[in-house]
Amino acid sequence: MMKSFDERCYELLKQVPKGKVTTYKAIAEALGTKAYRAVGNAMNRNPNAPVVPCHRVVNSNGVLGGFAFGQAEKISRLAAEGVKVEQGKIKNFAECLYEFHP
DNA sequence: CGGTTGACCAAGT
DNA sequence: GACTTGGCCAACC
Repeated sequence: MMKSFDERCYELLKQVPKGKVTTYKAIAEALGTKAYRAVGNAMNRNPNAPVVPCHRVVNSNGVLGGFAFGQAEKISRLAAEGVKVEQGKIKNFAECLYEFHP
């Protein structure tokens, strides 16, 4: 049973531990594709909010990017998990960045 | 089935 | 440092 591309993004995202973040690029690459945009698109169209920690996904440059509930909400949620955000960017980005295991 | 869209990325100006 | 261009890919209309 092949899950939809979106479903796979959610599954990967659920692997991200609390207090860590990942990037759209990392997810796409982990799936073996370059659909950076499709990943973000999946979240925007159907933010499986309570099941998937959509707020732990940021742009590859450390900027939060967008969020269906609003950027402020994203910042608040990250702060609640221990991730510091400054000027719309992740503080200690490399430290908080989660790498997917093979 | 073709064209548009988008929570992106990298490089150039 | 800010803006523009081209490229990439899946979902939607």
